[in-house]
Amino acid sequence: MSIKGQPPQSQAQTHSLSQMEKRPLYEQIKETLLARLAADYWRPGELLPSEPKLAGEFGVSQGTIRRALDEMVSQGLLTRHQGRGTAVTEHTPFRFFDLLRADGARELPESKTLRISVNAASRTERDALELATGKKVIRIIRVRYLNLEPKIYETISVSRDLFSAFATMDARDVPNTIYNYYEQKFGVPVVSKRDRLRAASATQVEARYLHIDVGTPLLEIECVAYSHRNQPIEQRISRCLTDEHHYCSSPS
Amino acid sequence: MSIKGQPPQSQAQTHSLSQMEKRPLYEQIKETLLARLAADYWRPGELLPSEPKLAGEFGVSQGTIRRALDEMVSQGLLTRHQGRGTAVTEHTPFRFFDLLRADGARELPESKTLRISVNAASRTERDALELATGKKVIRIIRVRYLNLEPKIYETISVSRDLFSAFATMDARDVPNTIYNYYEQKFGVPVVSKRDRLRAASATQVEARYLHIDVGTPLLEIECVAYSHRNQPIEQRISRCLTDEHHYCSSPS
DNA sequence: ACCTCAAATTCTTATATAAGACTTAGAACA
DNA sequence: TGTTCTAAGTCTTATATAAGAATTTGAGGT
Repeated sequence: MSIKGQPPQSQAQTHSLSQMEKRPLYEQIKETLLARLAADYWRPGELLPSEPKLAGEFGVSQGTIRRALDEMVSQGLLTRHQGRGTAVTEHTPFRFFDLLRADGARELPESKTLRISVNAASRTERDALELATGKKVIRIIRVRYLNLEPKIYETISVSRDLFSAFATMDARDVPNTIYNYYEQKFGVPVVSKRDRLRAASATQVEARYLHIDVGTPLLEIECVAYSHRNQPIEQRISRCLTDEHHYCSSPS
Repeated sequence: MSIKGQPPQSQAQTHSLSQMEKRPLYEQIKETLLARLAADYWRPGELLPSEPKLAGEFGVSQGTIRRALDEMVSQGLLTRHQGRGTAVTEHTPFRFFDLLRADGARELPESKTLRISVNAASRTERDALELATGKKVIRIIRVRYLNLEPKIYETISVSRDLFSAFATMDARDVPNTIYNYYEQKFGVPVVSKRDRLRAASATQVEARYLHIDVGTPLLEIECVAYSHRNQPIEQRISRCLTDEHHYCSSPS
C-alpha cells in the first residue's frame, strides 16, 4: 500500500465523480476545477498541481485530467508551459478591452466616475442580467480617457443583490479596472462577454463630457459580462468616440 | 488486394509525414488535410473517410488522426457526429454576416451592385491584402437590403491577380453571397475574418442610396477575409444603418 | 560565471473499450 | 404479394488509459 509519491493522508472521498453519472469523467473534473477556480482555491498566477498529482487525487488517468485542462486552456482560464506547469491565467486589464489605436496598439483607459445610483432595473437590464421584475440595479456612470482625452461615456449596471457594496461607495473609490475588482472583492471572475454594437449620436450630456458636438457619431457597445456557468454579472453600455480608435473583433 | 471500399489506384506513397520533421505528427496531418480541403479534395457536406481509414492511410493511430480532426472542428472547418462520420462544414450564407435584428434573428441581405472598377490599390488595401506596391484591385460597390430596406453601403476590394474574372463581369451577375462564389468559382474558401468597427457619418452618396440624411451615424465595419494559412482574400468596408439592427461579436 | 546533469513537468502518440447511428435481414401482418 | 416493424450487426465517433519524448527548471560542480 505504501507507494512512493502517493498524496498524503486520506483525501480521496470528497470528490465523488459519481460512477452513476452519465456525463464523461473529464467533464465532471472540469466542473470541479471550475468551481475551485471560482472559489479562489488557486490564485491567479499560481501553479496548479501537476497532471499526475491531479490524476491521483481524482483517481483517473493523466489523460483524462489533461482533457479537462485542455478545455479550460482553450477558454483562456489556464495557461500551460511544458516543463513548468499549469497556471491560473492572470488576466491583464486589457483582456476585455477591445478599443485599439489605429496602429493596433492597446492603451489602458483612465476613468472618472461621475455618479453612482440605485434604480429599478430597466427592461433591457433585466433581460441582460436575468433579473426578476422589481429587482434593483446599481448604475455607475463614468467617463474614460484614452491618452488623456475623454473618449468613452459609460454606464455600468449590476445587480444590487450581488454587489450591494457599490451602493455606499464613494465615486472616487470606484476602481478603474472593475473586472479585477469583481474578482478580488466579490470572488466573481468575469470569464466571457458578449458585445452588441451600433452607431449612435452623441446626446447633450455626452457631448459635454466628451468635448464634442451634439449629434457626433458614437460607437455604442452594449456588453454583457458573464462569470462561470454563463451567469450574467454586468451590463455595460459604452458610447465611444472612434476618431482615433476602433473596436476590434476577436478573429473567428 | 481487391478489398471492397478501397479507394482507387495507388495513393499511399504521397504523404511522407517525414520522420525527420520536428513538428508533431498530428500537425503535419492537419496541414495535409487542410491542403486537401483547400484543393476541394472533398466537397462541402461530404463525409471524410472514417478515423480508422485515415489512420491506415497515414500510417498512424486513430488518436493522432482524432487530434488533427479535433482542431479542424474547433476552427469550424469540419463537423462531426458520433456514429455518422466527419463532414466538411457547409457554410451557411449567415456564417460571416454579423448584423442581427434586435430580437437576435438573422436576415439574409439582398444586394444590388452599383459599380465594378479596377484601380491601383490604396494604402489600406495593400496593407489588408498584403499586396506589393503598384498592384491593382477590383472594387465592387453595392447596396444591401435588409427586409427590403437599404441598410448597407459596401465596398469590396480583391486582388485583380486572383480574381480577374470579376473585372469583365456585368454588375447584375455579381452573386449575393460572394464568399460562396469565391469558394465555388475560384476554389478559395473563406475560413476566417477579422473586423474593425468605427462610428462614421453618412456621406452624400451614402445618404442618397440609404435614404437617410447626410451626417446620419453609420456603423463602419472594415472586414478582412482570410483563406487557409491566413492568406487575405478580400477587404470589405460596410457602412451600416443600425436603427433596426446591430453588430454582434462572437462570444469570447 | 559557466557548464552539466537530474528531476519535474507537460506533450505526443498509441491502444483499448464504450456509445451512438445507420443498414439490413427477416418475421409479422395486411 | 407487399408493407411495416423489430432486432441484430456493423460502421462510426467518443472516452479512458498508459508509456515514452520533449522541455523547463534548478542544483551542484568546475
